[in-house]
Amino acid sequence: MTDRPIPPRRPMTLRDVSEASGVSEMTVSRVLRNRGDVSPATREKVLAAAAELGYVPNKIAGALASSRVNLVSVIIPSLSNMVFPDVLSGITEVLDETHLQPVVGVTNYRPEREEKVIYEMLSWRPSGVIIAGIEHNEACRRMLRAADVPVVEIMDVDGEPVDSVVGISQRRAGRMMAEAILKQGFERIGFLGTRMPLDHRARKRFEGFTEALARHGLEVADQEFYEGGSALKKGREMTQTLMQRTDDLDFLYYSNDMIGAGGLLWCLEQGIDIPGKLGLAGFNGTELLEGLAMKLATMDAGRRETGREAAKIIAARADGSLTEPRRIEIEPKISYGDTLRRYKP
Amino acid sequence: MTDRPIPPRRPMTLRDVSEASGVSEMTVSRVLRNRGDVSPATREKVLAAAAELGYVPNKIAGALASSRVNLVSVIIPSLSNMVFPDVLSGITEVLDETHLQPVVGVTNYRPEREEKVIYEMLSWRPSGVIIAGIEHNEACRRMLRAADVPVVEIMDVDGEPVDSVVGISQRRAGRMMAEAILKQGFERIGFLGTRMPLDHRARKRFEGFTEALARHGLEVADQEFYEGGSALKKGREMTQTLMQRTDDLDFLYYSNDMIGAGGLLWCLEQGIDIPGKLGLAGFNGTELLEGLAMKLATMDAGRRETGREAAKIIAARADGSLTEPRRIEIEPKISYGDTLRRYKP
DNA sequence: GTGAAAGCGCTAACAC
DNA sequence: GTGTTAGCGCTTTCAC
Repeated sequence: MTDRPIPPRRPMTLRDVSEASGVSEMTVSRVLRNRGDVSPATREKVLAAAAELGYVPNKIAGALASSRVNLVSVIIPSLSNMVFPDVLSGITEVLDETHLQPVVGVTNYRPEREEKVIYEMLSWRPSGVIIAGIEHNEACRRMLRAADVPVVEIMDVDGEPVDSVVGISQRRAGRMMAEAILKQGFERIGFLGTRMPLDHRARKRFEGFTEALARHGLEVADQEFYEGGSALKKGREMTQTLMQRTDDLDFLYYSNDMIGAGGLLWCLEQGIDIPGKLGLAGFNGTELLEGLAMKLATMDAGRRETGREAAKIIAARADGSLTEPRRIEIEPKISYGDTLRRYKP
Repeated sequence: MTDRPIPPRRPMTLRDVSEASGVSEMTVSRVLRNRGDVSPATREKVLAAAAELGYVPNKIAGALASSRVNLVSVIIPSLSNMVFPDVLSGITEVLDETHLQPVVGVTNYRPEREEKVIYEMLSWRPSGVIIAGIEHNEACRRMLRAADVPVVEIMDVDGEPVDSVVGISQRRAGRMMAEAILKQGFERIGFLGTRMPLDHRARKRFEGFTEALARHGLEVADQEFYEGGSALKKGREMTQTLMQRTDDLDFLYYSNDMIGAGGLLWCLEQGIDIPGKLGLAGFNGTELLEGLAMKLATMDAGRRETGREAAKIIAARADGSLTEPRRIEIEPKISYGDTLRRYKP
């Protein structure tokens, strides 16, 4: 055998499929994209050659040539929060029916990181942006506007959106829960939440909550904040702290279900009469709550629905069937569970 | 005022920045990428113009021209599993120190979906692929090999990797837990897990577990599987079912911490003596367990470390400092908690 | 139904 | 330090 020089390994291109099948590049491209009329015979030849080579088209080149990119940027603060995966499922469900696909970026609740993520995302010229929250710094807002892509801000409608917005009113959610608690006759109310100056949604909920209390001449009797660590454990610890410090509390409102569940577990272990002596409520409508001995009251923020509606807007903007910004306010739903209703309905 | 025709809104390009700053496109490109020497004066001019316009470079064009893409594809079965976000944090931690950035794809444990996700990902010509599991169909393996990118399969080392691999041996993890349980004198062992023929990791763990029992002349005394729904609730229900069906069980091994936690809650409510009369163990080393009244025994699969090591391999391959495939086996660590140790150490 | 030519917005390579 | 030229791998457009 003669030593034939091995050609340098070069990335595979349309041209390779073209040569392998004896069909022009243009027609190969048509087959691979299901565009235009191609005779069944050529079609087969092309597909066989492509499969044989294991060819995967280069979307970078395709996107540049067509200036069409099938990506939708989804920008969220965290993945470990339970909340955001649900929104993502909603988004995916809808986009799966289209040619669009989500790309996720995580900001860890840090504005400077959000700025960077938006910049990186936009540099890929996505077909749309879905971003959590309605509070963004000026640089972020300017980039989003200049990009000339459909933008949907989600999970909070209290403020001025860049473009479209889908979600609950966090302030209203806080108010609603306060009203429900007061209606059950509770009045010595403690609040437990995250120490997260940057979680605007939790903050607004708290504001709505205190505002509604104030309207009835009440205020939060005691409060406790945490950061980091196992939320379940923190809920447990904070509850103990609060109940020992202020022993006449008759209700505990938690800013999320996980700390609420921790608190509930602790209360049950202490043999506290719930909801007779002490009522409890969380926030989110987490699936986790199903598995506790007693069902914690909570409020479903319609996460999946939010994701679905946001994705629908992007899809409609992308195919041209929608041109105007939309505003969709989702209705939060209180779930009374076993820990909020003092009087039987 | 005269009616001046409004020019059609055209996507912004380097050229716009070039014109606005009076500097050549090439030099603008240099400034924006921090490449080569540019005088401070021109630099300033360019940056000012770019900021003013809100210009975001087009990475599609950049990637095509340079054949460099700073994306790393991360392909995982699910986001709602608690497990994968941890791996992702590990990956992000390491990639944040580089110019690389992760892009996540989710397969929902479905092979046909995995095939599609891989295809889509590869079509963007990423700098590397990190993919959960070592079982992939032939089409997937062929694509991954043909792509000529570094590939790291994670979370399971039992099998033939395409390229590099990082993770625990799931079989060994199952065996280790079996040994630990037997050493404590438990012998009537029940198993509770997901009915997921496609979760190869859970399956292998179970295989390793039964294999170790068999070596001691034992087998699983009873078992129960679930799918879908709230894992905490399912754990609770399955435990009840199992304990009622086979009332002499002295140990329950759960395939994940969430169902384990559900089971533990139920047992505690029933007043069962743990671990005197019944031992329990889960799997994953979930943070959640910190918040329970009793700490469930579990096994930490080193998720964050797995993510970190995988990302390090990709980064090293990308910058050329590594050329060979690597195999990194992570050591799983048993956490005895309060539910596995019958005899005080 | 198929092919040839031009060009998407950037960067590599080289000139000055 | 800065500019010019060619081309990355596709798709658009138009010709046949």
